[in-house]
Amino acid sequence: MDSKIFNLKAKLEVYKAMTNGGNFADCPVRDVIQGISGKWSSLLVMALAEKPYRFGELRRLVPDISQRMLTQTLYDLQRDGYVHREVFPTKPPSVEYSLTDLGRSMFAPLQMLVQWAELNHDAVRAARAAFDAAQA
Amino acid sequence: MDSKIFNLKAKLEVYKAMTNGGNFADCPVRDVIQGISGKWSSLLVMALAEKPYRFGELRRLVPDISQRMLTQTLYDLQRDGYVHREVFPTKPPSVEYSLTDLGRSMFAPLQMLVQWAELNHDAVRAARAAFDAAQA
DNA sequence: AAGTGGTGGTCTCAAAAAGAGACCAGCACT
DNA sequence: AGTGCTGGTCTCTTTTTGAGACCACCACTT
Repeated sequence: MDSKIFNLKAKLEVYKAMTNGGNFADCPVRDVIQGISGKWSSLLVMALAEKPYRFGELRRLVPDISQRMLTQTLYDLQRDGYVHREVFPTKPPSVEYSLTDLGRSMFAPLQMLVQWAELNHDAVRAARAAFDAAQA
Repeated sequence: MDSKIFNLKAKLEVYKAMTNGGNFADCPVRDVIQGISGKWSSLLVMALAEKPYRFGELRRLVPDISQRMLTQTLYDLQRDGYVHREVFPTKPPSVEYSLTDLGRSMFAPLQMLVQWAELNHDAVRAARAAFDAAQA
């Protein structure tokens, strides 16, 4: 493990950036992270990274999202510049959502996290089970 | 841009993993991601990546977290195996929180996201401002 | 002609999560 | 005897989320 190098790098670059010089409360990094750390945000970004989807397609793709949260999460993602919304004058009008360049560039590091999750979900589940067993 | 290669890779590895074969609802990756996508989780992990902290130190470090949410978020992070909690028999007893190996390994990809946020928060804020201006 | 279904939403109301702040025991120091 | 620090829990209020009804419009079926 190169944890020494890792920690040094973390301290010098990341910590300094996120603390905003000792101020955790109004930190721009926090502002950005919170925009994508919602319950559905990352999931929708991951879906749209594959290809553009229409509203109803997304709803069917993610069966346990409420229509209300789908609307709102897409709205928020659009507002932050990750998602582009385009209405086609078909009948009935269809609405297509796609990732912007900013969204695609954000998906790159997000993908790292997803890959980590893919590799380590067994460890997480094991930790969870062990913890629950110890509590009982 | 190598967006073609990027998308292919995304489709083959990430999308397949997260869809769990077409099923977005019970996907282990989602389970893991949701555990770290809470409002305070990533922030606390980032803080603890720098060095271990005691409860009160974390509270002062993140002034706008309520004591209740600090307790609960640390509990959840401990349950998922990211954080180690150790009580020292001082008077009064002090409690130290630190990242486990799993927590440190998760911080690596999280750091990528933080670095992206650091580089792109201007773009996000600009998009937000433009969107709000267009709505008005 | 009257139903049926698909489009992308909004509106209302209930449930869950988060925030605010009081309270607690134990010990050190004054 | 009072004050402060430790790491919390408990209760109450506010915010966020979820569940589901409802909407207009049009195509297609019956």
